[in-house]
This record gives sequence, C-alpha cells and structure tokens, in this order.
Amino acid sequence: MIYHNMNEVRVRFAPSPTGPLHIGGVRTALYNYLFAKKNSGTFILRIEDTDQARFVEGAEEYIMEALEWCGIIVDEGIREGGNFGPYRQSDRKAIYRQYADTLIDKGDAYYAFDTPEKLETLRRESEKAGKTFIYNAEERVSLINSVSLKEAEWREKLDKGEPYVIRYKMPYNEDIHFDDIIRGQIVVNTGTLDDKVLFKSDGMPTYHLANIVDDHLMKISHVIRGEEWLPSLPLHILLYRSFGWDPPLFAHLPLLLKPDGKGKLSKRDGDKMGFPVFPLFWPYGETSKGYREDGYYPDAFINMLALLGWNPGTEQELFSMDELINSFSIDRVGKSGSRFDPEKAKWFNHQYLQTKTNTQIAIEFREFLRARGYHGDIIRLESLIGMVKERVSFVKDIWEQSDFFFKAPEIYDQEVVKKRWKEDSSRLLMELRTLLEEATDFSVSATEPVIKAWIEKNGYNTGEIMNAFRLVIVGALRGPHIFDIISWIGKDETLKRIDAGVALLSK
RNA sequence: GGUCCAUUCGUCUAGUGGUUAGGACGUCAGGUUUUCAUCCUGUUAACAGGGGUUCGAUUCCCCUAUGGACUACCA
Repeated sequence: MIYHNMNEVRVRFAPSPTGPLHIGGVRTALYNYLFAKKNSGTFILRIEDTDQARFVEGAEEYIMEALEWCGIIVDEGIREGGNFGPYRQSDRKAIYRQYADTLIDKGDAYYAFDTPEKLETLRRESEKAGKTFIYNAEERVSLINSVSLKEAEWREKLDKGEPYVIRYKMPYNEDIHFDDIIRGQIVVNTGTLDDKVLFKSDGMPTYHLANIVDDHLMKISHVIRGEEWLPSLPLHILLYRSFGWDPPLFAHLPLLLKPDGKGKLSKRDGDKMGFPVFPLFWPYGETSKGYREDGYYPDAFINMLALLGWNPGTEQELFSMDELINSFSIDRVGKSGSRFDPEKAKWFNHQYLQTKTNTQIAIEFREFLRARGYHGDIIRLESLIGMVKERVSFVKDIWEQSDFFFKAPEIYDQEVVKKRWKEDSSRLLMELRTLLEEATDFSVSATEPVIKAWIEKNGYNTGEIMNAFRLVIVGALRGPHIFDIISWIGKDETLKRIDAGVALLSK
C-alpha cells in the first residue's frame, strides 16, 4: 500500500518526560516501531520536554530503558544519534523562534499580551454564563494583542519587554478537511477552534509548534499517535499549510480502557486490581511496579500489547517481534478503544513460559530461591521445573507449586486429615516406610512398581494409601506425581517426613 | 456546555448486502491426573436502540442513546 509520495518511511515516538511511560504509550511506540520496520523505515525517539514545569527527573532514562526492555530498537535518538538531531526539544530551543516569526511575518500568527490570570477570569465568567470562552477571531479583537492594538502600541510593549505569547491566527469560518489513516475523512470548522499559543512567554514553543517544526525537519512521513491528539489535528494541518509544507500522513490510535467500569486505563486501576500499568518499576516519588518486576517476559508483554487494538486478520495469536513486524499493517488497527484484560495478559505469559527451556527457567528460579535463603543445584532445579512448569504462568509462581520440595510440611491440611486419615493409616504408612527404606534405587521407575505391587498383593485401598502418603509428604492434596516428589527429595527426607507425619497425625 | 471520535459474546476481536455471525481469554460441564494444577473435549454468550435505502440489512445512510477524547502560556 502506498501512503505518501515520500519514499522513505520515517516515524517517531515523541513522549514527554513527565513520569513513567504508561502501557498505552508503550503500545504507541510499538505500533510506530512495527510500522517502521515493516516498511524498511526509521524509528525515531524524540523527547518532548518543552514544558519545564512538568519535567521529571529520571523519566527520560526510564523511557529509553523501557523501550530497550521491550525490544523496541531506536534508530535515531538521544543515545543513538542521527542526522536530524538534536532529539531532545529543549536542546532545539534555538530552532523554534524563527518559525514563529515566519508565521507572524505571513500574518498567520500574532503577539498576545493577555495575562494568564485575565484569561482565567474570562473563562470562568463565560462558564458561569453557560458559554465557552474561545480565544478566536471574534474575541481577539477585544483582547490585548497585535491584532487589536495599533502597531505603535504593541511595538512599544515589545520594546518595554512585556511578557507575551505568540498565537496562531485561526481562520474565521472555514471547513478544514483532512484524512486519518484509521478513521478516514474528518471535517472540522475553524469557528470552533481557538487561537492556540505557539510560543510561550518563557521562550519555549508549545507542543503544537515544536511538533510540527520537528516533524518537518526530521522528515517524518507518518505520525502515529494517541487519539487524544485528534482534536488538535486541524490546527496541525493548518500549520503545515501556513508554512507551505507537505504534511505527513496521520494515524490516531484508539485508547486503552480500564478493565471494568468507565474511562481510560489509569494507575489506580492497576493498583486496585493488582496488575501493573507501567512496563518497569518506577522508583521515584509515587513508586509503581512494572511488568518486568511482576515476572512478565518482554516478548509476552509485547505480544499482548500488540493485539490490543490490532489484529492480523488470521487466527494466529502468538507472535515474536519479527512475526509482528512481518504481519503488521496499520489498516488493521481498530477504531474503538480496547479494554485491558489482565487475565489475558497472564495467559500470554503462560504461553511464553512454556516455550522456555527448563535450564532458562531454572536459572531464573534459582535467583528467586536465593532471595528466600534456599540453594538450588541447577541440575536438580531443572528436573523440578520439568515437573511444575506447565502449572504456572510466572517464575515466581513456581514457589507455591514446589515449596514442599524444599521443606517438610509444617502444617497438615485439616480438611484432608479429617477426610483421608483413617484408623489404619499409620500402620499402612509404616509398612510403606519399610519398603522404601529397603529400596536401593529411589528413582520413580524403581519405587513405584514396588509400592503398587505391595498394595495389590495385600488388597489395600490405593486411594487411601496414596492420599495419606501425599499428606505426610506434601501436607496437602496437591503437587506433581508423588513418586516424582519423593525421588527428588530423596530417601532420607522421605522417611523423615513419614515419621513426622505419622507421629503427629496418629495422636 | 461545545467540537470531534467510537459502538459485534463479560473481555480482545474476525466477518459479510443473503453466514448455523468465526476464533481467543474468561465462565461452566465432562475427560485425563487415584491429589491439585496443567492439558483435552464440549458448553456458554454478541451485531446498542429507532428510523430509512433495499427483494433482503449486523453490514449502507440518518437520528437517539451510551462511552471516550479534547476544550491550558500540559503534552
């Protein structure tokens, strides 16, 4: 599909370093990345830090680290360099002023001297009157700016150093037609738009100016961004027109919604329902856990995120990054917001965990054990992983499936004791103990036939014995095949647990 | 309030002017496992409502409802 006359695809992810990157932001980055790679293009990371007041220490590093963890590789950016730098807007400060001036010279922008307080008052008054204050063609003539003032007057203000902003002079009553790749054609009348500030009194451009200038200068071919930008698209189209530049193509992505109730996904939802909303742990200020720390594999996380709002049109659900790149098409991104489903996220991780080798998982689990003061020989852990791997979705869940491998039961499930511990259980287990004690080979293939033969020969009840046996070994009716367990813990430990269990339960 | 965007099972979604409206997650039920979990099989459940257009609309158009975004010298 041909999108544009530009032959090179160049896209950018342009977050503001105001805190940890939300998973919605990660998805925007991902779609940009997939689109770039699919079309042999370039993926650019541009930091939009024009708001000095909202800058948060560490956020920029967080963004880069998060993308790296996700496997999203930046082609051009602060760390990577590139021919279109700098890639941080605060480092580009000197660039923007001339473009604002160009607009003033063309008559498409003007100086405005109204104080924020004054505007705030006007807005409040309008609201009280049930109207919306819009700084537009109708209002600007009665406000303080270079449109309403005589040239000598506003020049004098400028010369005296009065604070001012530069506003875009929104056309009076014009229908602006534009296209969005995802939503098709949209028409907006400029009468409902306001004269947006392009250049702030602190000498920095606003998002709108910096964004258009940078996208043009960086030769961005496609702007793929969140739906929250759709309302300002007409302004952006107008800016391109005023500058006489060809606009890029636009695609506005639907939002990520909260799992239940209304509204978009927020940190609170994650806290409330126990799932992360950020890719990585955020250590500053109000801390937040991340998908990485929760035990998600990056490829599972990315796979899950990719399918939230996009689908390949086939029934395939599991995709490596390369497969995603191969299958991705922006035409198949949906129009409506997607509710985030934490259950499905877990399912993805389960799928990915199953594809890891026992060795890989054993190495991860050994770290987990170390933090709890247990040692794990890697060979033994591999065999343990083989027994419990398919039961879990996360490495951290292995512990609750296997704690009894590492320590004898401290308590016995009372429900089970009541139901399964019979009069003769002690006697039977002591017989069983004798057989096991005599065993020279404690492997499953050696112990299991012996025990089963013994049960059959004596006409015992298999269920009664096996349940009682499991109770003294595990402490409850759960876990893998019982002969696998005793083989793993070994003869000494097995006999000890039988003794301890019988001693306690036969009272 | 205004502007714009959206609306298929509980959730993510496929899909077509005539289909038994498909898949996945979840739910539930069986089976496997003499345990639990996994796994397998099956089940469940949807075109927001109302008008048009049409021989026929879930599909095209309009209205309503609902949801969402935006409405800053924030991005």
